[in-house]
Amino acid sequence: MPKITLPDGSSRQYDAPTTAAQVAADIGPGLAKAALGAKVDGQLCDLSTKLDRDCALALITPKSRDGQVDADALSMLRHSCAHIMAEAIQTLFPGTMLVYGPSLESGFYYDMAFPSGRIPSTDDFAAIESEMAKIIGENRPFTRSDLSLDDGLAKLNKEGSKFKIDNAQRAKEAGSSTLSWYATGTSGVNWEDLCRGPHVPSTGRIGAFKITSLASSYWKGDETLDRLTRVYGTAFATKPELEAHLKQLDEAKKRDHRMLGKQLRLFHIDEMVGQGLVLWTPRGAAIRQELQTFISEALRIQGYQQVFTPHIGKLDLYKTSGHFPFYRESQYPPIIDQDQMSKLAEEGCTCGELANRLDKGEIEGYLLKPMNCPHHIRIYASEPHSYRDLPVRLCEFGTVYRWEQSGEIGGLTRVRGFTQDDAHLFVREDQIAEELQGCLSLVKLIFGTLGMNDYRVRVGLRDPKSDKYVGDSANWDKAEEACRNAARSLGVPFSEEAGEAAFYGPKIDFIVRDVIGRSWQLGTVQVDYNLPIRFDLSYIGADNKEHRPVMIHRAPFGSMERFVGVLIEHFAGAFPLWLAPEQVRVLPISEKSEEYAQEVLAAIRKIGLRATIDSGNERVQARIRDASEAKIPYLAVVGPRDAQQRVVSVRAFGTDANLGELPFDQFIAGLSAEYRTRGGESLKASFHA
RNA sequence: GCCACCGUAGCUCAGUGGUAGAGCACACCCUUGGUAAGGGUGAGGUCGAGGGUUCAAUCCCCUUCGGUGGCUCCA
Repeated sequence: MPKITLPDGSSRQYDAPTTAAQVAADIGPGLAKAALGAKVDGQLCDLSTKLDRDCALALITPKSRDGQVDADALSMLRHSCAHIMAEAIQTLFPGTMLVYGPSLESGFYYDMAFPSGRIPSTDDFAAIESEMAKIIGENRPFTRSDLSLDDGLAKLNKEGSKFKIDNAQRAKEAGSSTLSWYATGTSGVNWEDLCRGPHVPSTGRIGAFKITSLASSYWKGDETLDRLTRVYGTAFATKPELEAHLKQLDEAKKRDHRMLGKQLRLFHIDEMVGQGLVLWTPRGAAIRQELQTFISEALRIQGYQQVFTPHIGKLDLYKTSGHFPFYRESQYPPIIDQDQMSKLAEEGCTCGELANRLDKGEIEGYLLKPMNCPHHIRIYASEPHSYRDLPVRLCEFGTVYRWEQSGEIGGLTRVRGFTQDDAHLFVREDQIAEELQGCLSLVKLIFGTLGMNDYRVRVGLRDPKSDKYVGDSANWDKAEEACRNAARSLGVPFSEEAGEAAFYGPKIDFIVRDVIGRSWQLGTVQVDYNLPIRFDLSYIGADNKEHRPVMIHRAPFGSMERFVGVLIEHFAGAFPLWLAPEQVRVLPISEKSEEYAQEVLAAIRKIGLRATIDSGNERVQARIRDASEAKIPYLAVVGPRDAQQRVVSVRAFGTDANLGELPFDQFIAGLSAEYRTRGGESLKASFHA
């Protein structure tokens, strides 16, 4: 006699076992029609799920009562759509083996293997979509059937798909006592797929869908296993929602830093120079320079000392640090001097031998530096230190080079040469907590000043199952605890993730998303007991004995390249005054005002702003439009009237009309204040007074 | 590195087995115009590179370089 409790607290008593669908129908025909699934005691399941005992039931509809899209409904819809796509592809591509087809935050995919070698291409999307439309048009029910583990496995073994057998094995290991199949239609008649569900009631419930892209993947994400084809798609309850989604993607594309970087001439990546090697053009360089100045001011306040170090170092240095052995696959190969090179050539040394002898240290070589820490460590080690001197905080905008995989490189976010706003703090153990606070405050300062609130914090810990970490576990425990405590003090939610530590220590990472939804690590703070040991660093303590310092590695921006890339997207290319590559543009109405315009320009430049004049042979309207497309914060329009009254007409980016006129001196003072305070004060405020 | 797709003027993109077009940008001329495109004229491309098929290749095939979306990796 199940008693069904609904989300509003009311309950319904049934004399016999019933289903979620039946309850929905009893509540009302509207709900019955809208319901896609159900949550029974918090567990998402089919509408057809049998309810034979007391439970809490929530019916899942595409939109909740407040009109919000229901994430569970969308997820069910998409997973069901993945099945429909799989059926369509198996129909069109006989022999296709299915692997795994989950829903995603913005769609779904299905991993498949094509033993025949005939793999669908983007040209096949239309055919697949029309096959899917057919299945949806037939509005066939999703029908679940359960088999015992043994029977189920026997069925799968007969079918012979190692992928599905593996899925079943994993279900078994996860404690499942049965295996379930979902048919689109009638079990045993229509197409079916091993799946734990749940699904929407019928294929017709997919309101709108689209196959979006094709990619390859590895079985279980392991590159040594089968290579699979992954077909991506998305689905919504209604067409307008799909269209809105596609439009949103389109809008996001316009913020893409690669697009804006080209349009606004912020940087250039040249195939003649090399993949992933960024050329900072004047406009982008201005942004980067402003960021560096900004953080440098904060660093001086915190007692950092600036250093400069070369771009290469001896191989031995990086063997000692561990970088060369740990990351040899992702480094530019060592540089060997001419004499050694010719000697090796005479000996007939092969590439294989060369690599071997480099490893063994028989050949001297230099490495393009993959990290700044070894150089900073050698600066620390170059003189004795007293406990009174600590912490020693050495900072440098240090450029490093890494041989990233070619397929991973793109824009500014993943490159082969980049500059870290790096620093290494050599501290006593009792100073760790306080110094970590200082590091985190820098990251907060940056995010706060730039208005970037959409980030997450990850504490990267070692993976207990891996042996890639150096040092003893007691120190690791201390370092991890220090990171955890520091992260807690941030007052922001954070996740602890095993396996995300660096090989020498745990870290706190700040992660943001780009317009396409990809996550990127920006700022990072790392606690390291191990490099000081590897380099035998010391300081003299109050007891007149040698002690081991602890290192903190930190880069609040992370990589200047990546940070600027993300920043371009954050501001959609419309930078605030202090960061804008071109801060003010002066527009003389005509040649008659040229002289006054030049005077205005000179005054703006004199207070240190980046300004230009556009005396082009165009009407003001056209020049305003050009400036607007270049996203220049302020325009100073000057004509004979302004010259006579010694005022400027001000126009700001993002406002439709001109703000009005300001006396020359007030304009200059307002600009200067907004610039110096990095937006704390605004020239625009002058117009509200 | 792997899979798929893409590469035509500075940029965005049409196009075709018979060696190419548009818009914007650029140059020059006219226009001296008060807040998101004034008008005209012109210049600009060995169709990413190399090889092959063909009487003929920008177009078809192979290789290579570069880009995009994923996968894997990321100190």
